[in-house]
Amino acid sequence: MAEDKLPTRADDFAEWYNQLVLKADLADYAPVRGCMVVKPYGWALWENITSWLDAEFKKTGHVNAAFPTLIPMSFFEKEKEHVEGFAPELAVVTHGGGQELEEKLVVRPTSETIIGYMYSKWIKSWRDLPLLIVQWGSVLRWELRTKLFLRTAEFYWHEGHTAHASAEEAKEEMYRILDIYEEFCLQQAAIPVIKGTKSETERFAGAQVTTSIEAMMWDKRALQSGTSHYFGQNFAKAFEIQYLDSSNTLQYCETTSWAISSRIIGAIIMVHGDDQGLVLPPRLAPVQAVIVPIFKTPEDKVRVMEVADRLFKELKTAGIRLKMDDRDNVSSGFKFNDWEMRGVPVRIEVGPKDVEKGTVALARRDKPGKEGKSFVPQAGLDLALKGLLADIQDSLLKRATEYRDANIHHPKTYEELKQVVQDGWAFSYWCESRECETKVKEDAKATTRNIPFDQPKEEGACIVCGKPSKRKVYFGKAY
RNA sequence: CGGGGCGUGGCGCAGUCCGGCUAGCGCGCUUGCUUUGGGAGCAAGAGGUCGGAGGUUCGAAUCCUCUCGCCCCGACCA
Repeated sequence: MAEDKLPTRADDFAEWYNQLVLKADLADYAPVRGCMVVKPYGWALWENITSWLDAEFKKTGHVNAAFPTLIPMSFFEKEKEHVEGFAPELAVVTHGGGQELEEKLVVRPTSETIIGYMYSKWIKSWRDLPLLIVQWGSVLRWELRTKLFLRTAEFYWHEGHTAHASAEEAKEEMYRILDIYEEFCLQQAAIPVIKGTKSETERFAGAQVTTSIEAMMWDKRALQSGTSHYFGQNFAKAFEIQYLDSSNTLQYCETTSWAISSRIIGAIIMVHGDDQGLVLPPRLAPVQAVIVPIFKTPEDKVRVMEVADRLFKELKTAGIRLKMDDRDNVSSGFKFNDWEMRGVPVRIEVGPKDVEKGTVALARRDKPGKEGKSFVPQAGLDLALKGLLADIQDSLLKRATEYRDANIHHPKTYEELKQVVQDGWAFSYWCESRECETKVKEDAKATTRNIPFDQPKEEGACIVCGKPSKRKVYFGKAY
């Protein structure tokens, strides 16, 4: 519940975020270090995210399944890069039933290994392919520094794991999923993203190609908001995922995996939130509109509630996710601030004046104060509200896109690059060498975000070393 | 793991340096009345083994020793 004011984003962005998550009632700190409790309001938001994605995955031929939380330690040792990448952050179960276990069990940090093991049992023939399975659940990584939603020890996600007969098909899958992620961000979350390929150093442990969608937060830092990997035959060889092709030759599968996690909630907060609190895109908001009845006298109350109740029923019937705030122990002003903190896109005020005139006052969350307030007739409110919600959804994306584009720089020199990444992203030619990437990281504390698919036609010179370079990359500070 | 901060009712803190009697304050919570178009007012209540263990002392939130945990800033990660 909103008690007092947030720090402003400009004053202390990190603290603004921490307090907002608690005050918007999204999540709370759990008794175990680094773990969070996702509260009902936060989970409702997550459910809106997952239900859209789930439907898209199903449309593209994927099916859901569940694999165990515990994975034999030895599985992790089968793929060299994978174990190196994850070893530092594994939680390991050593005892069960009061006895020390013969083989230690890892609490899954991701499920490539156990799913690889199962796939090798299930896949025998080219007729078994492609195998397209998604698991919804949580994973555990022993993180050193945690922050609610953005980086917690346990987090929620889906992980898609697919096996294919050919490299082309597997790569197509990787790109298909990235497109779904992009569509989700643009249409549902109203967050503009850049699709591209990760550099060798930023790649997922065990992947041949890692692609990502990158979003810019309000503080201009980048957040990797989704990833899709192509493994080639790495995991197929480690787990012997093999099939007989139509000419009776034994072949290794080509596999992929991909994920969007509950971290995306952090992105929504940091892209759209303002100094009053959370701002949710209407398509994902658990509550799209809240009715606040206003009255002074008992007689007013009867008249106002009659109208408010009627409108509530009409709007519910029209399919709007709606809340009636008829609490009588807090003032209207408190309610306004409270719902703003929670990011509800539209507030509908119904007072004695509205009852007289047959109107309501609509206040849109994305535009504060008078600018966002309008008075509309009660008749046809469902259509007016739907129109307003659609408009809010569009303006959020437009605003975020303009903000991002205004903060992408095109430095001419290395000196300029070091400067611009302190408060924005740089889009520059890069020779794709590890040396130049490391140099930027050391000099400017910025990393390569991704090499976007969308590239200029001409070639250029690496911003760091000056060598001829085919592709441009985004540099920025990242979460 | 390095640096910094902090553990006292649900939350935020004071008290700790310099030990003293029933451990305070604000917010929130409960009940009642008045309120409600931008964070309401009054009144009466409930709620704390002062993070934990050991020690010093007639007496410890306060002093000593050990310990546990959390938050923030750096190196790795979705």
